[in-house]
Formats: sequence, C-alpha cells, structure tokens
Amino acid sequence: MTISEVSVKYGISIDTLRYYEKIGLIRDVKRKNGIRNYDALNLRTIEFILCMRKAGLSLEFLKEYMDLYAAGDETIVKRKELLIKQRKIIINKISDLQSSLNLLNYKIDNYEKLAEEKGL
Amino acid sequence: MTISEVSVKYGISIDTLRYYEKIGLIRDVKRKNGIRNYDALNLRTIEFILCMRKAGLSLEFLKEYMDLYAAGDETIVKRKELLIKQRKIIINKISDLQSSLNLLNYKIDNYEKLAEEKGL
DNA sequence: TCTTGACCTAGAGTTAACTCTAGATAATAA
DNA sequence: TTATTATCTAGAGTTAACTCTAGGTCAAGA
Repeated sequence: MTISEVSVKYGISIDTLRYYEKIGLIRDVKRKNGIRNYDALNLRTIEFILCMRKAGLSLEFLKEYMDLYAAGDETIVKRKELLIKQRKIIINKISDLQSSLNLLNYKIDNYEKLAEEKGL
Repeated sequence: MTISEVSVKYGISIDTLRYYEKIGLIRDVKRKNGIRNYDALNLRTIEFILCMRKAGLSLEFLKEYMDLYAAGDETIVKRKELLIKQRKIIINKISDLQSSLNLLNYKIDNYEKLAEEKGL
C-alpha cells in the first residue's frame, strides 16, 4: 500500500506518516524503487498508534513501546507494565471527562432555564 | 486571595494565571496597590476553566465563551449552544478513550498470557 | 537603613506534534 | 518527447499553551 493510500485509509497526513517513521514509531517499511510500500504489519502498527493518539497518549510513550517491541521477547513484561501505566492515565482521563460533562450538563440546564425565564 | 494562594489552591502556575488574564479568560481581577486580589467570582471562573482544560477543551473556546459572558444576557442562547457543541466533543472523546481502553485491556491480557507461556 | 521576598510587566523562549518547503527522482499520460 | 503527478529527503516553520527572563516596585523584618 502506498503512502497516499494509507493516508486516505486512516485519515492521517502523508507528512505525519513519514514523521512517525522518522522518529521510530513505524519501522521496517519496505520500499519499491525507493517508494514506501506498507504491509499488513505496518498497518496494524499504524492502527495501534492512531488509537493511542486519539486517547491523547504521547509520541514519547509510543516510541518507548516501539523500542521495547523491537528489542524482542525479553521486553514483554516491560511492555505490559508500560501499557498498564498508560491504562491508568486513560482511566483518569475518562473520569476527568465525566466531571466536565457533568458540569457542562448542569450549565446547559441552567442556561435552558434562564433563557426560558427571560423569554430568549 | 493573592496570586500565589490561588496558584497553590488549584495547582496551577502563577504564570498561567497571569497568562489566562492577559488573553481574556479571567477578567475583572481587582488590585490592591497594583497587586492582584482574586475574589469569589474570579475563583469560580478559574474552577470552570480548569475543569474544561482537564477535558482538553481549547483556550480558544474558553475565550469565545468568556467574551459572550462579558457581553451580557443577550448571549445566553449562544453560550448554551457553544456549551452543547463542546459537550458533543467531550462525549466523542469519552468514546475514543473507551476504545483505547478496550484495546489496551486486550493487549495487556495478551502479554499476560505470553509472559506466562514463556515463563517470564 | 538595607535587603529580602512577593509581586508587577512586556516580551522572549520552550515543547509537542505536526506541517511545509525546496529541490530531486521516477513513472505515466498526451 | 514533454509535462504532469507521485514520491523522496533534509530541514525549516507553525501552533497551542504555556514558561521563563529581565528589569522594576513595594512592604516588612534585621
């Protein structure tokens, strides 16, 4: 799959794909005449990266994870621990978002009432 | 309340407090001899800002909201609509985070099994 | 009286994560 | 053959949201 096909498929820019490769998040991208040809494993890596990025996890964490992955089976426990740490971060984020959602709901209700009172 | 007291109370830097004021998020901060003296309304504004920032909402949105707030009662409906838009964003974020959490759980489980298999 | 510490301002610097530019090559359509 | 289009690289530029610096004021304690 070419870089522009991947770009369209995942809604991520070509520049970003090259950038992720440059900093070591996406590895072992094969080439045909110097042109990138992403394989199934590359695509799974990209899907993982995008899912974690959507959750707001940092490229620094992803880099650390990919470094461990590249280092082979001895790093399995470390990788698991890294993921557990990130899971905690995500759980905290969800609870922050819930608080904000509650506050927003409260404020929206209030404005609803206010608007009615004032006939707006 | 002095700026350093507010800073400690909310775990936010003094620089950030002055920055928020400079860009118009926090308004009408009274002074004693040129020194800021935050009142109850200022504190409520700060709490709102921090809650929304924790949810990842932008300073741009907060600025827009504070501009409307400052403009008075005619903007009540607009403010409500703005909050509803942000609520949608937050709801989407929660669902993204849930997906990431699911993927992480799956991966952590997998590593758990792998580690056991390999006796790590 | 001196100096220490908290505060002030304007504006420069930093960081993460892109995003763009310039200049080159290579395949494809007219 | 020529022109267009997609790709490539290295490195510069951008953006949001801070964070820091330099230089200044002012009140309180030794």
